[in-house]
This record gives sequence, structure tokens and C-alpha cells, in this order.
Amino acid sequence: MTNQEIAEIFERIGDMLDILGENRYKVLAYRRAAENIRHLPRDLRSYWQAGALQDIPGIGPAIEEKIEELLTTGRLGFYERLQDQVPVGVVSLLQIPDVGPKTAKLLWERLGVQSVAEVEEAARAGRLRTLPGLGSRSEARILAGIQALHRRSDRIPLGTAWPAATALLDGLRAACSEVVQTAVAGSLRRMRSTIGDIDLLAASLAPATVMRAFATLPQVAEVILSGQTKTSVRLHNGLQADLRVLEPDRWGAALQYFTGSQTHNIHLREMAQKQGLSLSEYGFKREDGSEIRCPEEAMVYETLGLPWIPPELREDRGEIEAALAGKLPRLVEGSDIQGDLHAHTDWSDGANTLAEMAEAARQRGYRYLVISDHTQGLGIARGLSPERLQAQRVPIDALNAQWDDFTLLQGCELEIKADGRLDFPDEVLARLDFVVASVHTSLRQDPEQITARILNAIRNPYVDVIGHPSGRILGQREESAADVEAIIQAAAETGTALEINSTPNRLDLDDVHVRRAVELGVKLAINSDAHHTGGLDSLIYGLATARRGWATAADILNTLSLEELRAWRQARIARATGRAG
DNA sequence: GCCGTTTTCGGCCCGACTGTTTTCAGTCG
Repeated sequence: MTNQEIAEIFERIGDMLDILGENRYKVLAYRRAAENIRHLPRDLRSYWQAGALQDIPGIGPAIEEKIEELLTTGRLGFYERLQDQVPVGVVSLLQIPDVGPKTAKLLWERLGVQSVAEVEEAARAGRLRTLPGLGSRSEARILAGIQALHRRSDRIPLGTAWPAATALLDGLRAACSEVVQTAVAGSLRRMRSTIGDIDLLAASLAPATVMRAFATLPQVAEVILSGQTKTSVRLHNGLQADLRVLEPDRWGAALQYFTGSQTHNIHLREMAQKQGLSLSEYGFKREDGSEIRCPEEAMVYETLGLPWIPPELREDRGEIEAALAGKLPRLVEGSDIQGDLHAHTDWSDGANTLAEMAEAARQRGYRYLVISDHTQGLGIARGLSPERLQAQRVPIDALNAQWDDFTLLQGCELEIKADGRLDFPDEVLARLDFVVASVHTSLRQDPEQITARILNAIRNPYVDVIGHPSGRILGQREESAADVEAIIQAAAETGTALEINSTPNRLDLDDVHVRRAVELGVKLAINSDAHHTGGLDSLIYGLATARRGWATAADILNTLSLEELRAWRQARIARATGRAG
């Protein structure tokens, strides 16, 4: 069983216990365990074999025992007994907005409904309003929630949400002079790979004016709710955006609170409690009722005896403990990046010429750009033959003669073929400045086969980086069955780098595996995989993914200078082929 | 059910908004 499958079972156990009215902290315990299992860098089985299950936060004796039962038998008696008490259909009602455990239980017990469709039918028939505590407004609300569920798009990629959020804030500032300060908050500020809805924050002394301006922005399709300090809207593109408005002298506390994550905040609040303080989005309150307002975010952390923690780390995955111990990593920053190691041109499936891509990279302050067009095996992308690759060297050399502050490197995105062979022989690869090797075909092979293909590429002396190692496309294609742990370990042995592909719907490796790679000392390459000049800007999303994986500049290959990068490749080749430099 | 430089038992984050309510429960984040 995979970590995801086991996490889902515990998640559902939490839901079922919730519906049964079980102790809310027990419910919380199962959800917390599920959440932590979901983000483990390694297979749960390996923790079990090492006797280390209880080292995972949120896992104690009871849940350990259940994990053991799942890993040995593939079943869980406790879960099966629960299913006899709460039909799965009733659990599915929880996905309706505004339907929680109490309402789900009420609907099930009083109306006998066991699916979203049956709730919809009952609501249309006016039967919900007959239940205690529910009226016609609630009935309409639930019906609207079901409609929203039907047309709900899944979580959206970071690369879609980020520009939408900044456009909203630009619009708000332009439309309303009462706005003192604005910020993106929530999972978007933490730069998660996908976003549920857009959380925005504004500081102002005139909240009502700001929210009116927000609700009338051209992007807004409808207002979902509006109160004194909070407005939620649905945009024409289907996204939901929430705006909170607070007084300027509470800005820091509010920004901290609305950035989350929820588990990170809960952890901080527990720390505050132990110091006799209560922490909320308004700031700290002492036991005597007096306030500590925090105009700056760092003041929240400072009050708790912590250094400021970068938003990308705020997932309660050890960052608070690291901060307490003074061991927060100095995360890689945009200014550390010296170049981009993966870009395409119109020689294969890119839109722009060599000169255009080079100029765009140079304008972004890079010292080098690797041109890595596809190789012949990927016919659909007009992959290059060895002959065309050799021909491409001529214009690259000519362009390089123009600059003394910038260098185009010739590489390729080498096809790892379905049978595991590489698309070019070593002598062709040896002539290149840099080689990214990727899998694009037969992504559904079984774990042994696809892992073996990638390991074979890792062990080739001339392969510098494995491109988008997991093969996932967010919202479209699950990652391949490749054993990422084995890939990371092999990369650690050979010194091969792994890519953090920055294309917004890839972000591959993901943050959890980046952290594992960092742990094992594997070098990572933050690559745009640009297919046009504007695509170079996607690098910010890969950079964010690296930061979420606790990577420092020293972990990132393309923080090296051109000379260091060349030396890095030469040293690896020398080591692997047993020849001196 | 988990967890502990206040505890191995008794705690376990905090507030906004809504609807059906005369003071609060449910849901959400």
C-alpha cells in the first residue's frame, strides 16, 4: 500500500468518527496522522521496518498498530467495522460546502440520504427545511453548494493563481486610495504547487470602502459572502478569492495568520499559550487582557522567541523546531541563480530562435543558458539527429563571439527510450557542454522497468541532470511508478543532479522529494524548460519549490558560475570514466 | 488518539460568518 492510500484511510476514519460524534481530538489525531503520512519523503514501510513509525509526529501506539495491520494484511479491521456504522455515501456528503459532520449525520438519520445526488433531490423537494436547525435559507445554500461542487474545478496550478492574485491586488490598489498595504496570503504565499483559493490581505482604516471596491473589480462574477472584515467572491474564471481587511498596526499578525499553514499556526498558538499568551490574527493577548499588536510579521515570531520563518517552510514539518534550535536553512534566492540549464528553441519544439532565447536570458541577468533541444527519439517534438545537433553548434559559436558577459551552452534534452537505452551514443554526448536526460514515453511502465530506465541514465557519465524525474503533470497525469527514493539514492552515488522543472504544471521534483534529495546531498537544477522567451520567467515557481524543500544555494547546481559548472561536469566525467580531467 | 524543559493524565487554537436563533451551533480556514 502506498503512503497516499494509507493516508486516505486515516482521513476517512477521521471523517467517520466525526460523523459519529466521537471526541473531536481523536478525530483531529487521525487527520493529523493522515496529513503527516501524506507528506513523508519515504515509503511508510521503510519507517516500519526500521521500527521508527512512532518517530513520525502524530503517530502513537494506536495508529502504529493500525499501520502495521495495513502493511501486513492490506486490511484494517477497525476501518471495516466503522464502515458498517457509517456508509461511505454519508462520508461523501462532507464534500458539499457548508455541510459538515453534524449536518451529514442529520441528513442521513432523518432523511436516509447516502449520496450527494440524494441530498440534491431532497433539497429540490423542499425536505431539508423540515429538519431541526435547517430553514429555507440553509436549504438554498446547500443546493447552491452542490451546484458549485458540480462545476468545481480542481486545485489550480501555482502558475495560474499567482498572476491572477497579483492582478487582483493591482486592481484593488488602483480602485481604492484607502488601501495602505496589500499582500498575497495563504497557500499562494507559501507557494504550494497547487492552490485551492486565492487569499488576499489589505491594511486599511476604511475596511468597508476597500471591500466594496474589491467586490466591484471587473474580474468578480459574484459575491459569495461579505462581513465586516472579510469578503469572498467568485471570479469569472471560476476561482474563489477571499479578502481580509485589517488595521495597519495589526498588519504583521494578520499576514502571519493568513499565510498559515493552519498546522503551523496551531503549533505557534500552543507555544503562545505556554507563555501565557493568546495569539490570533489581531495579535497577542496577555492573560490580563492587554494586547501586543504586531505591525511587522517578524514581531510575531520574535515574541515567541523565534527568528522569522520564510513562508515556504511554514507547513509544520520541523521548521519551528529548527528555528528554535537556530538551524533554519538559508534558503536559495533568485539572486543566487546564475543561469538556466534547460531551454528549447525553434530547432526542436520551441517558439523562439537561439538568438532570441539567448538575449532573453541575458536580459534576466543570467551568465549562461543551456540550449537543450529534444533529441531524435522524440519525433513529435522534431527532435534533433546527431548531424543537426552538430550543425547547431555553428550558430551557437557565432552568437557566443558577441558577448563577454554571457555564454550559450550547447546541450540536449536526451530521450531515455522505452527500452532504457539512451537516444545518443556516449561519443555524441561527450561533445556537448551539458546533458539533461528525460523520460517522455511509456510512462505507464511498471515500477521496476521505468526505474531501471532512469537509473541507467543516471549511471551514464555524460548525463548531468535527470529532467522532470517523476513525470507528473498537475491536474492531468499522475506521476509515473518510478521509485523516486531509488533515483535520489542513485543520484547521490553518481553525483548526477536532479531537476526541479519549473513549468507551472510540472514542478517536478516536488517539494517533499527535494527535501529528501537535499538530505542526501544530491545537487538540484532549477530549470525553466522554457519553450519560448517568456517561459524563462517560470523559474520563480521552481525556485519556490526548491525553497519549500529546504534547499540552500549550495544545493543548487545553477548557482555555480560558468567556470564552476564546467569544472563540475568535467570532474564527474573524469570520475565515472576513470580518466584524469 | 497524541503528547509532555510546567504534566504519563489532562489537556489539546482562534475567530468570522451565517442562519435560525433570543444566545448559539455549525462550518470554515
